[in-house]
Amino acid sequence: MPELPEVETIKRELNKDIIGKKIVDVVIKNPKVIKQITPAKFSSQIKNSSIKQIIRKGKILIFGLSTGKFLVIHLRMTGQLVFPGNKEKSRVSFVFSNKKILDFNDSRLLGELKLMDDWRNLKFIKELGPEPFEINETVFGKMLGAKKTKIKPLLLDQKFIAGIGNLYAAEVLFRSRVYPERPASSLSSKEKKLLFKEIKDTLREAIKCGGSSIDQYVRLSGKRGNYAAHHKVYNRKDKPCFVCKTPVKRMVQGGRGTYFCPKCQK
DNA sequence: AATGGGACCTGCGCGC
DNA sequence: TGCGCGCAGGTCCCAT
Repeated sequence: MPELPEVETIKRELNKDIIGKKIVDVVIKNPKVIKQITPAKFSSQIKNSSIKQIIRKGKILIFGLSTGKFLVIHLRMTGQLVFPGNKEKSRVSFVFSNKKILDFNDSRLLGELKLMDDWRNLKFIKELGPEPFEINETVFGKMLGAKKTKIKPLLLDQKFIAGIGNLYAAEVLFRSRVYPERPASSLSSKEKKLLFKEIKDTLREAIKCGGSSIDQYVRLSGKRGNYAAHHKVYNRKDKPCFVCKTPVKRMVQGGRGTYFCPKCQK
């Protein structure tokens, strides 16, 4: 579900709502989502700590706790953080001293909660590529130039660049007019430059809208994000391209659906 | 090195 | 109404 804009939205809302708050209880309704530590230890080591800071790395959220430990949250496909929660769909509930509850919901149970001494030790995080906002177009161009792989799966590769997922990869390629099967190294310098710009613009616009709510994703408040109204191709199979009216197509690349305009994207 | 397929999971919408 | 299938904002692992 959530890509950089969605996780960033949640991070900003958490920053407003739960910094300094004390967790007095951790209720685990489905232990499957707790990784690398027993559920009992997970609860007991979080209980009675307060939240000092919220960090985002790519699509991962990290809560810095007053004990010095870190709660690492990967929402994967259907993870939600909702505050205050409603318990119903909750897999794990964090109960605060004022009785309000932060719920981790996750219908597909693919999400992960970890408690770590240092989040920097996580293999996935160590291997994470740079975020689009951390590099410039020259660096991005050089990164692409070295890769013969298809551009769309490459954008999904978190080791290559962090934060882009299936939805935004399709959107940025449409906006750059680049066909998703093109080898990365085949992009002209003009195309690389445009792609880099569209990645940053798209992510920024999506953050401004509070992310894209297609199915499961909601903001911390439970409200939907509004960016789906701006999607150009994602989830628009057979609908007319906003530029040329040609029906948007869907194909499969690396097992993932890819939406594109067969006329606009070369 | 680059692909493809399957696995992890649940739940929705669709066509029959 | 009921059932089976395809599909899902992610990532890992294995085979070719």
